[in-house]
Amino acid sequence: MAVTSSSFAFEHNLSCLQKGSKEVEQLKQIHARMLKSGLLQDPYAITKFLSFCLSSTSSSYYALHVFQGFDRPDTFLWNLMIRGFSCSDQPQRSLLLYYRMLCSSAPHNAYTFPFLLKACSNLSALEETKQIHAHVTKFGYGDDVYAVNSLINSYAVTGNFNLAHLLFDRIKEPDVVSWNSLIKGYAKSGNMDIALTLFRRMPEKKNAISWTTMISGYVQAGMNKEALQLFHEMQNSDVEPDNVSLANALSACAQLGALQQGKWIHSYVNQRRIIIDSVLACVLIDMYAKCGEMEEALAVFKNVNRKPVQVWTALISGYAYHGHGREAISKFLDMQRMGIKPNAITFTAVLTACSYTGLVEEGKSVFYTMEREYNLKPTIEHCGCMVDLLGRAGLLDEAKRFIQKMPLKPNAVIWGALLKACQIHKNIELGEEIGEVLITMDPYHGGRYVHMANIHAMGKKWDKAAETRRLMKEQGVAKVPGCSTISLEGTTHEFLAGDRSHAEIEEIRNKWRTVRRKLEENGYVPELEDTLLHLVDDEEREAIVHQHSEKLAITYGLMKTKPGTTIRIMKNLRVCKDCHRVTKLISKIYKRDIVMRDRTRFHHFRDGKCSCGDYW
DNA sequence: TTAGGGTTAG
Repeated sequence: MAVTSSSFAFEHNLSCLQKGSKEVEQLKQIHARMLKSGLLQDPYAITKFLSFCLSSTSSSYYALHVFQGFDRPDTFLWNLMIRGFSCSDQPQRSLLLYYRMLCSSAPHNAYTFPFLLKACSNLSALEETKQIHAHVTKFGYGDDVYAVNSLINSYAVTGNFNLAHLLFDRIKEPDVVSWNSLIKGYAKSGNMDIALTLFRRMPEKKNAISWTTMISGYVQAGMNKEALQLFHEMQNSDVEPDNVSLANALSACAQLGALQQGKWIHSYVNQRRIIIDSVLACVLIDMYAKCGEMEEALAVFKNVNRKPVQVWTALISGYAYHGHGREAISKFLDMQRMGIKPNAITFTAVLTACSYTGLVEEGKSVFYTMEREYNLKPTIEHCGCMVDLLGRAGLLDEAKRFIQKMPLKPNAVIWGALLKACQIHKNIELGEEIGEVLITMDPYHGGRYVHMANIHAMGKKWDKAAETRRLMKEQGVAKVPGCSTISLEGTTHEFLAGDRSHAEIEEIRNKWRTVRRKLEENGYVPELEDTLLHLVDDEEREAIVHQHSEKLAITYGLMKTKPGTTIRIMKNLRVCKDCHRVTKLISKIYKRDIVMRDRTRFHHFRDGKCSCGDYW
């Protein structure tokens, strides 16, 4: 086969090809040229071409189309296709290809099963795994370490631990992959205790994947402190963290708002000259954004070479929860100009940005482009954003009409968004109506009762408010206690509402009295309307208003940092209205920037104003 | 050939 010159030209064409909207068009042209020049007979060129197509979602169907054109594909090509789809968004294609392969003249080989089982584990498909298990035995691969480990993995990730252990126990000497597969199963299902026990027990030397499996398990279980602890332990071991380990550790930092540790990891990446691939870029951007550093997030974004849709989305999301609606929209337009197709998550991010900033018309137009220009069907999440957008802006009737007209059945999140809007805009009648619906839908969600009781209280219906509170107690649902944290010199100080456990609580309470006096001199009167304060006596009321966790944390920040230093607070719930007002005043009186990360977004306080424009 | 990774609403 004379392939030399045309083969090189072909490889050059592939390497120049830009991923994005025009990709399939360009691949078609290359394919046509291959056909003409006879390259389609060259196994090397075919492999290159198909692998390239399979590496991206938008062109994988084109690979299938080309593959179907072959008269008698050999085992290698079948395997290539099965592997290509196993990690795509359509792993069931791998199984379909396998069944077709069985009917063809090409025999499978030792490589076929691991690829196929990868597809099964991505599909979480138990029945298919069992079927393939039968084939593995039947065709004599029952002792092949790759096939067995892949089976352990598939059983473990589908939660069939008995079957996984059965295979695991039969292996004379399980290798590190066998252990990692088993541990991954427990980690994925949230059984971190069992995963840790196995992890500690494994006699095999742990590798980076073993560590990362545990760290990512903790992150996915929301146990971010444990994740970082294990990451530190990993650094003291003799295994170097790689880009995947670091990406997971960064996710933990993002969730915890642990800026110092996140920065440290970033400098580690730079020092070790670890390549910032698109995944690492995503988590770095997310970490900086969630730690309040949008400039840093933007710097990472600018420095990364390849920017797939996820990287743009990470940045746009960052702008969203910082309330930078215009910037979010501008990046959204930029990415489209670059030929990058937004995905469902991008749209959620842009709509959130519009909703947090009150960009009603822009949000509506983005919502309608979704289906019209990108053929993406709005999901319940997108509808939730729309209800939020309209509701926050006070367009309650329009929000209600939107819910009635939307093609999906409204869930608790949708009604919750409207309820919140009723509370903001003091629409008691509609609020009560929706509150009833929500409590029936979601009887064990504490927040529903709290909203409902607050709406009753707003209408001065004290009996009803008390009744809702009683109902909540009766159902045994507890309100999540408010908790704020402040990080000072690497130590995180945690405050709960009314908490007296802090070592310096007396000093903090004294300082708060001074702060409060200054606030009152500046016209501050506690705002009570959105809490149930009318139901309690004076002393309790005092305790509730003046011991909110964010007030304690800010007071501590004022005590412990030099004048002029920015105070950074994190809160697990939404910041309360009274605390928001107090924080604005403190930023002015004490000339401090205060950055507060609440459950859903950031508030940057400066000189008596908040970046959210009181729109939250 | 087998094991670990990404952005979202409330």
